[in-house]
Amino acid sequence: MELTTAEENYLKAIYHLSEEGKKSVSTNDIASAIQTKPASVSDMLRKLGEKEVIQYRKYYGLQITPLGMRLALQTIRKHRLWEVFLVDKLHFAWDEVHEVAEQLEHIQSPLLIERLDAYLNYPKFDPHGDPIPDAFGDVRSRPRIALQEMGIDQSGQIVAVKDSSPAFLRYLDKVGAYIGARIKVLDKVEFDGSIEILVDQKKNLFMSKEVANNILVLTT
Amino acid sequence: MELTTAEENYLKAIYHLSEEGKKSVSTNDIASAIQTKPASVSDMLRKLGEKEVIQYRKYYGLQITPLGMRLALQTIRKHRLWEVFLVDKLHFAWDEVHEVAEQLEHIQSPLLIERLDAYLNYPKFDPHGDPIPDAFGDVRSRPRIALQEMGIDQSGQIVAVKDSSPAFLRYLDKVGAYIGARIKVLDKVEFDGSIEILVDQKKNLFMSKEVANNILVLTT
DNA sequence: CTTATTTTTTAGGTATCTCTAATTAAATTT
DNA sequence: AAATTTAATTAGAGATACCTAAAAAATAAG
Repeated sequence: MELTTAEENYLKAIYHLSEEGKKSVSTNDIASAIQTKPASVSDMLRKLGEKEVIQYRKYYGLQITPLGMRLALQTIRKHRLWEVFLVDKLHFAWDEVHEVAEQLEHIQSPLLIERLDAYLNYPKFDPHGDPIPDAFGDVRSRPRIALQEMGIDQSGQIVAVKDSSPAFLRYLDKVGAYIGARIKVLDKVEFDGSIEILVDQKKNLFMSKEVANNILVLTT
Repeated sequence: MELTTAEENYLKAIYHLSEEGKKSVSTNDIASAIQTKPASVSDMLRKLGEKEVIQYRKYYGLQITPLGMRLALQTIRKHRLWEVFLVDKLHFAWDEVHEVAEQLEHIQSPLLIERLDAYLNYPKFDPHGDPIPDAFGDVRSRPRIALQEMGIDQSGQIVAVKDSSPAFLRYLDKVGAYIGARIKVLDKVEFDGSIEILVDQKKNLFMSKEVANNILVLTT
């Protein structure tokens, strides 16, 4: 079973939406996630249904099948491995990798991915802290919460970001909130939800609730 | 000016055919080089003509324009850099790289190619000994002749192969004729054109004229 | 130098993936 | 519950890239 580049992109979007959003994924959601029109999505859903990577009943909803899940995770695996390559080996900044990885993920060659994985030393997380599925599609995700949800005096380690847009990532670079940083919540302002944290036991950082909501932490 | 993947493939084929074949490139030549039908080629030639990467007069012939040359060399540069990456870093055998490089060459990202080039230490030749054009499309090609054309007692160094098919490359691996090997012609049999050479001053090797014709040598 | 052959191009059709506009189904309001 | 709004789908059409079959041009043969 082989998917086209377009089909892979749709399936990946569906996977991501059903992971985050919980309840069923709507045609409109997919359209805006993938920057296309709902009419195109309907068309593609029918095709993905025929290929049995999703279960689809029109006007009703959809669900990824185990086959679809496997294929989506394969694409995500490739995407994240390439991101590691770009950052670790080619010294891309973490806000520059997405577009290129978006192209590289569609290269078809199981051998290439095996070799790349080995070459990168079997990384478990990508530069944004997202877990890399293994060759069988298994993901070891760490239990993590938004920084925003931590209480005062709680400690932890930044392990990932929710938003991977260049604007957000560059902001984090600027203020020094990198993945792996050990943090502690010093204060939370009730009025606006903003938060003050201590980074690596030496630097104080204030951030808005919008920012704190997009930083994921492994509490200790 | 941007080319689609298909357009890049046609242009690359045209470039290679006009380099080797000397005289004008025919529709049928392109069709068989690219594994497609002449009718499809005609179609594409019209489009490439409109995009001004070739000069095209129907029923008459075509010629690559300076623009087309630049774009073709860019694609070839990418292809060969990826081949170096696959062999040097991911330990692909030199007969396994072509298919994958054929996909990777179409990734669009000038930054990626710059970084890859630097990461590979600005290689000047690919694993088959073919020169890698620089960022401006300049190629430093070495004057080289087919092993078949050398005279008895002439010495040289294997620098490239004409045929890059896995079957041929695996044969070369088997007999130990690698790129960089220093060789000397010991004997040439007039009857069948076969040739006997000395490799690295220690190994005698017999080969048919078909093989000797596909090995390129820099004479010393 | 006219006929036959080969080469090349055009015409018409298929598949993929996209769009806009129109229609249909589902969800909300009143 | 009927009317309205929103969401989703179908209809029809465009772009790319391919195909087969038919026509046209160029080349080769008698």
